[in-house]
Amino acid sequence: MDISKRQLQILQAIISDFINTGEPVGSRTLSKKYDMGVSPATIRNEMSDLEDMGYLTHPHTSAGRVPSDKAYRLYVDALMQKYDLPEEEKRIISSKLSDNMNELEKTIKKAASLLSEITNLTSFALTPKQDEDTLKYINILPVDAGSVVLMIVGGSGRVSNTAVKLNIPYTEEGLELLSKNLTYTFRGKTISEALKVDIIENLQNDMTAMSQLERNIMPNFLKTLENMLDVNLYMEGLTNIFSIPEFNDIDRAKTFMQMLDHKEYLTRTLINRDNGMIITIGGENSSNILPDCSLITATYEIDGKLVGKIGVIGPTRMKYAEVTSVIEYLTENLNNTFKLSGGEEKDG
Amino acid sequence: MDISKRQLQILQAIISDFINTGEPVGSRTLSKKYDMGVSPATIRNEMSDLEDMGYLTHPHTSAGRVPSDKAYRLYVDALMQKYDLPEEEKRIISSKLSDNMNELEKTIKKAASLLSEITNLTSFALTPKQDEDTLKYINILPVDAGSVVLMIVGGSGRVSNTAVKLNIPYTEEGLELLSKNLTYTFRGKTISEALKVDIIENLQNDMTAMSQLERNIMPNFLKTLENMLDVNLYMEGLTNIFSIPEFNDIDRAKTFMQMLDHKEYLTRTLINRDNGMIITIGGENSSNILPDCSLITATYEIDGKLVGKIGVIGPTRMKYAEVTSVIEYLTENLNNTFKLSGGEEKDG
DNA sequence: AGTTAGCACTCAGGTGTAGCGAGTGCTAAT
DNA sequence: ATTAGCACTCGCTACACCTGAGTGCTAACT
Repeated sequence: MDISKRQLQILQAIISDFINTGEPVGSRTLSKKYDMGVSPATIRNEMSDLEDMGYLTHPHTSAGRVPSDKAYRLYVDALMQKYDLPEEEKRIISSKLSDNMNELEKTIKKAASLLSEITNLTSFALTPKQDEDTLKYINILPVDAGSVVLMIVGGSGRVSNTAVKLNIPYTEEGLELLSKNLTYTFRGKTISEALKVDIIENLQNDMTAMSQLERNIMPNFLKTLENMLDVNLYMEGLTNIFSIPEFNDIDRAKTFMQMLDHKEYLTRTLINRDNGMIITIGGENSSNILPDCSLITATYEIDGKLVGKIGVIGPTRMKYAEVTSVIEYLTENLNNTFKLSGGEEKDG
Repeated sequence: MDISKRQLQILQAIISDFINTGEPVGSRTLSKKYDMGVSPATIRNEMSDLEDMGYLTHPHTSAGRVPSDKAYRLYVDALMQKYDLPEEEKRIISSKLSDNMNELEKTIKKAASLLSEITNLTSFALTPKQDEDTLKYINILPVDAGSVVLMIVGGSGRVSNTAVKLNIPYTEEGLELLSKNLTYTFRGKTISEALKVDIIENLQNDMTAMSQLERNIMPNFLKTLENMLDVNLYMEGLTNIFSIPEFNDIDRAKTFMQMLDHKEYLTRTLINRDNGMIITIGGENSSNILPDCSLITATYEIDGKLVGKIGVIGPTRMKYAEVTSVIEYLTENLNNTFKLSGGEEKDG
């Protein structure tokens, strides 16, 4: 029971009409609007077949047809035509992102905000997982009699720091020595490696072998390292959901918002997704994601190594072609931005 | 036309009943529930007077009475009884906050999240305005051939850093020298002072007087300083609004959310509010804040100097007594936490 | 055999009406 | 000054009805 060419054409029309209007599509509208050379009755027959095949559904007897998840999947995989980003949007993306090349987090945040502005959907961005980042410097600086600042600089230029309260006296030289020792020990190791080493060393060295200063600092060093592992989730355009008619219902809007409120859960979901452009539609998502929602994520790179995620979440009825194009262009730009900041450009 | 004692009593009853139920309060319910020794008819007469005085309103003829902004103001200023925080909540606040005394931003974020959990309202916290913070260290560390990290440590232990891409060769010694020079020049100055000095120096020194390295670093130094001035706004419990019946209406929820989406505007509003516990009710707020919403803010201190804001936003019908108590206890705890991290405890 | 016109049928959503109940305001009695 | 009684108001809910968009089926057409 293969899908015929005309059926494909009809399905295509239904999907794009529904994506645009959000109303179930009827046979008469279809034959009028899309001029497909056959009568509504014929279309009805074909639609009935498409429904049997699982591509369409019926909210109720006397309503038009609505595409199913399966239809969207087909659309995304085969039917969808590439959407050309308007030059205007391209310009905005490139210029706004290169504005402040230096601040990793700020750039990523801005990318998310651009994405939601352009697509009118809720967007998010995950800062890169840093466990493959290496350690470059460990630095301890005095602040006042009772406290110092401990900071760790990564090979990617990222910095993590903690203010530490010390109950013991210390000298500036002592701090400097400890800094140098730590740097010597950990330079070049990845964060995950450093975390392991640290624990082992702590077990081998008994307490007396460590200076009092070291004993006070080491737990904080661990903590700072762990902080460096943290990924951050930025979300933008939360209220965009309200402008989508299907969600103009207090309960659905509520559920949507509450889902987004569970940031930890969302973060985990995003981290676990494959790399590259991934589209999951409706029921394909884990059950905790709202039904009738699609999730599109893509990956960006920093120096071709550390990877973060960026994407959107919205109703299954979304402009897939447009959205994927925007995300693609955006991640390209992010990759370039972050490549430049690491050294010279490679290609002319 | 002064308010009588009995009228006050009735008003008090209406306000607290309405705060609890959210339903307009009728005369019969009132006389039954609050046992005030007079008949509904009498209460009706008094209510009518209270309405004339502007303390009550009528959604429509055959509905009970609802307190006006003026009534809430009176309630907050005079009628409200102090609410004693349950020991359980006190315990949670103290222990959760002291968990991680070191990370300023994290602590503040956690405070906001606690506040929204306890009050079931939307809460926010503003990190302190840092313009009175002084500079302690300026540090420039090499990352790789093309880039360095510039960081500034403040007297409060706060750190701001930027990754800088350099197109010129440099030596580790050169960076160290520049770091020491900058530290020498700026140590002890406040951020605002440093920003001024920097501009002046730049004008005096002509370009040739500065090393090439310096010329590349200085703009980023300025930028990093400016970053240090940034205040951050954290919000928690956004979806709490949905559990309030009055906002169980798509339009109101939408407006509320959209107001909170304008973070810059909200930040400005909060910064401009006076210090201490400030309650603004309904129309007392600037018109951009949703009508029928009250805003409660309080101030916390770091070492008695840098001040940040924390508070809640919710419907005019909120449990003022409870909420203010929670905020009070919370800010006390924040103050203590931040006092400790700066040195020894002062009182036994 | 595929396509189309025609027609009966379905059903969501809007409109109109009636009844209920909570609450008020007024008046007259206490 | 307070209270009981009563007529009146008005939002809310339920119910019936109507309309219009859309389907599915059948019979006629090409």
